[in-house]
Amino acid sequence: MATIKDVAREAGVSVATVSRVLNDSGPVSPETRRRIREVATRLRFAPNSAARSLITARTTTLGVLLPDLYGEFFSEVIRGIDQAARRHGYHLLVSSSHADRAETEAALRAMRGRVDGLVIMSPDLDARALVQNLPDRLPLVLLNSAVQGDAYDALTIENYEGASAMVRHLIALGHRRVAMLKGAARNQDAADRLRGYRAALRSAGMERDPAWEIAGNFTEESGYRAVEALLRLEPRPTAVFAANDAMAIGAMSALREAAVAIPGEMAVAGFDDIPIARYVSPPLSSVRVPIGELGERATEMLLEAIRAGKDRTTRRETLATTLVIRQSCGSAPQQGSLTEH
Amino acid sequence: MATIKDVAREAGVSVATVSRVLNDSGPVSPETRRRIREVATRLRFAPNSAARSLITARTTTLGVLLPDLYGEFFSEVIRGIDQAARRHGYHLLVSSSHADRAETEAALRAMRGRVDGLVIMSPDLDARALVQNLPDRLPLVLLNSAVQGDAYDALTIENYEGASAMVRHLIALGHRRVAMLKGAARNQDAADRLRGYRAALRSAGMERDPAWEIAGNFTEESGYRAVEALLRLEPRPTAVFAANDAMAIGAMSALREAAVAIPGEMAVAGFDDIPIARYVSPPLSSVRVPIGELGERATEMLLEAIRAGKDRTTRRETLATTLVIRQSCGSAPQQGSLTEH
DNA sequence: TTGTAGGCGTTATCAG
DNA sequence: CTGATAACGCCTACAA
Repeated sequence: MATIKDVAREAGVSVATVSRVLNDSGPVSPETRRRIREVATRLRFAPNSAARSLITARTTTLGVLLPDLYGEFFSEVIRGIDQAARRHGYHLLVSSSHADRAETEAALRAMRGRVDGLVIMSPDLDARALVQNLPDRLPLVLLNSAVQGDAYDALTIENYEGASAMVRHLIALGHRRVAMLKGAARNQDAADRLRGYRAALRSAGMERDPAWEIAGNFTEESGYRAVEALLRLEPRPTAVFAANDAMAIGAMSALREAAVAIPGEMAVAGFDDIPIARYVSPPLSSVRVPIGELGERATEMLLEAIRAGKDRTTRRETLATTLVIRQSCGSAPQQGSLTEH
Repeated sequence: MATIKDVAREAGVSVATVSRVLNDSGPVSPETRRRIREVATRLRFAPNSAARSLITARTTTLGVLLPDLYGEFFSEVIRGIDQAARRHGYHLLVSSSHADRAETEAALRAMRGRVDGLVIMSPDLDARALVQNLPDRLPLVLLNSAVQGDAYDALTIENYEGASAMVRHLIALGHRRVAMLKGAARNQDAADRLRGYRAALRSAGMERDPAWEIAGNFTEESGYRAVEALLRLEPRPTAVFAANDAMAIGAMSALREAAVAIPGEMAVAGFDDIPIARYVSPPLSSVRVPIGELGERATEMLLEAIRAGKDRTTRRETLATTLVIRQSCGSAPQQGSLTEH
């Protein structure tokens, strides 16, 4: 690998001049500049990033810390982060599938000094504990995380609003007994969606029954298994809202096996609007989440924070969700933004 | 951030001794060792990775280059890579969603010097062109990539075998007209699965009709749209094999809308066996691919190559696929490994 | 406009 | 067993 010295020698100048050309810092005569550029490309020179970040104290790398995510959600969020980062010339140091807090903290420590900032998604625990393990004032953005106070930048989606809009829609269709398949325990998204469900029932003057809130953990299988409990309820609910699409699809599978007509005997709705939702049978009504945008926006926020440096007030943003109505809940197909509901 | 000097001063020793303790290199008296350890943790010392890799010429980071992948496949492969890398104390520099060759090459250049090795998945083009852009002898493993010769380590899956086994299964069920939804053009996986399809027809003494090979690009939507062409065929095929599950699910959706009974009037089979396959209606027969394992094994191969250094013969491995038979192709549910067919 | 030289935080090679 | 000290490759005052 050619170093800056090789380029300097070959071009007959000092390393300082080469550095100036490569970084556009300081004045260099056009002719010298041209010559250095020529030599640099000929030698396929690429600055050693370790040496550079040793002196600049910057890495042009962003850290991404993700929990054990599956499927579309994971891939879309990474895609969004990746695109925004690349747009700004940043690399991505990714550490994913952290099951518990110890793992997350270990990963966090391992990233010390290797990144200029962090996007952290930690839906399962209070983010404050996490952040203890970080160097002084590393910029970071919390994604869909349980966080109190406003000590950190945070980006979330309209979990509460989306869930309650969907449940209100079911109620408007005439359903009086609406069950819910809950997401993973101690998960912030799951908790917010549950709150939305409860609020919708309450505001419709309907009482809620704890038995209607069935445990789940965001997997297809948990949705499948939840149907057993659902069908045991007396009187049986006529609609079920799942905290995500994977569970909704699992539940639809079990309902079909139990010969329960969808939406005739049981309306079904999900959350996320993963790409496959429109292709299942019947097509699944869902709450659309702009997943890729979530990643992109988080990255933009992080880069702003990095640029701004220490003195900058923390930001808190929320991304809108959208109701997508298909056949699984019994209405005619239509789409509408949340604000219409 | 505390540096090694701070630790040395505080512990009353030289930086050399601190370094020895931290890296277990060279002898240090137990007492000194203890004291240094104590000071290091008290000061929350973490070695500066830039400085370290500047002198060691190692980064303990692996680069991962991925194309525009979606959904389960992407998340599972990353999960596998991540877990293997973490197990060995390596970080992951990820660059994904590269649409074309120019983007991939740019990403490749950007990683120069930042990684000790690369896992590259580049199903769309001959990997040789890619590798031109790399420093001399950077270790790398090609994942499911189009590669000729054996200049590089490569890991693939049994695309050909899996596809032909599934088509043979359909033929064994009595189907005489089996169509195929093809994957993206110029994609290596797609090409191999198509070869498998053709070989199965041939070995059954069945002629193949180019019209039965319908274009697709691995998305649900392309599967959905392909059904139009499928149903126009005269005589109509009684079975269709899709090059992946996403297309199979899209096709099933369109077939349902066209009131074509599955599997009665049209048997359907896919490839990948994504988690949702068993929950669609009817449950989808598919060729299971050990996606996570693919990532893990690739990473292990890469780490071996890194450890071995220059002089090491290239390896070429193939991961087995498995036939998973569910209701969508009309047989009673059962499972069997490829070798049984 | 250009060059010299110091230093970023480690590791590694010598002496002691 | 321990301590100086020279790299590693680059950036950046400061001089010229």
